[in-house]
Amino acid sequence: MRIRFGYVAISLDVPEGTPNKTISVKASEKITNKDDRMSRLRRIMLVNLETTLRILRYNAASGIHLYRFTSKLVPLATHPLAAGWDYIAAAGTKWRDIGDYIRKNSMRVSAHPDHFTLLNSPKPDVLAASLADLDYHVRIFEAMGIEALPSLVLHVGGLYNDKLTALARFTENFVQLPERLRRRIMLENDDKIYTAKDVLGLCEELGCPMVLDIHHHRCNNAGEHLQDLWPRIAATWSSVLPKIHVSSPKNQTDLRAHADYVDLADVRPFINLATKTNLDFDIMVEAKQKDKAMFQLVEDLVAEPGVRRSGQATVEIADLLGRG
DNA sequence: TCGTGTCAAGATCTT
DNA sequence: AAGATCTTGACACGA
Repeated sequence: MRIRFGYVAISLDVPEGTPNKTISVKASEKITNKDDRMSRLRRIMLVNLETTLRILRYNAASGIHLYRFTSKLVPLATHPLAAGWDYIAAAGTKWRDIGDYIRKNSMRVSAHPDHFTLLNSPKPDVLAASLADLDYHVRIFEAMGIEALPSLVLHVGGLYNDKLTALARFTENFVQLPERLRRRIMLENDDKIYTAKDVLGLCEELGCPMVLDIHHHRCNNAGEHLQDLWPRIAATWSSVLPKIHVSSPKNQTDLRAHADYVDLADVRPFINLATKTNLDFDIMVEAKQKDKAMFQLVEDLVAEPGVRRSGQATVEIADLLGRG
């Protein structure tokens, strides 16, 4: 069984490896001349795209096949201040260059619209803003020429006092999404409201892939066991390999926050149970120490019996019969 | 230059 | 009804 590893947005091993450069609304409002303001936004975007390309080159050189883009590539992308700005055209061939590089190196990329993107909000303006944010993400994926596979991770959203109603509203809004948005979406269990079981039921109903977050599952579950859920979760992935998120609690009192590194003990039980199904999958490491944490986890894993390295960020796990 | 409060966006709990 | 908190990393500003 093969497992590939990836990390989120920022590389700590790449000099100036943060693609999150931005500008505050207040600061941009101080630039009164509109051309100047847009040119400032454009310069920031170009730096972010350049940084992203440098990160991808580092990923390729380091055998990393999995990477999550920052959602902040385009500063103020969906803010009224930038309304009408064609940030795709404003970057010339940069989007396409990034996409070409990704294709050439067979990378799997994703993004995670942040927690303001809520498809189950009862407020029309919040829903509209969420659609605009999804549209932004899809536009940049399209501009890169990345195949329309599930690649945008979303949570189900708020509780709004009643889980069943909130889930029904999610479904209602989801099925009305334009196809080009809907087919890019995958759903993740969260650490407070929607458990892995909740999200699995939703994903099965909607034909949507489910990203299992094993840390969130530990924070938020109703006693379900992952060995029972995993085969069904894996079955929600038809076109691509299943993907899971891993992280460790920051400390004993702050269990939901992410730690600098990932403790192998938090991941090993899941890998053991996944070995029974013997299906390959990808692991996105969510840790403060980013790519350093990802490599550390790989190191810790390959030190275990029955695990061998098959790339700098890929491992091969022997199945129960000792093969592999 | 450095440290720290602030920051586009929502939801939820507390008062 | 209003305010605090959640959460994150970078900005922005003042010392």
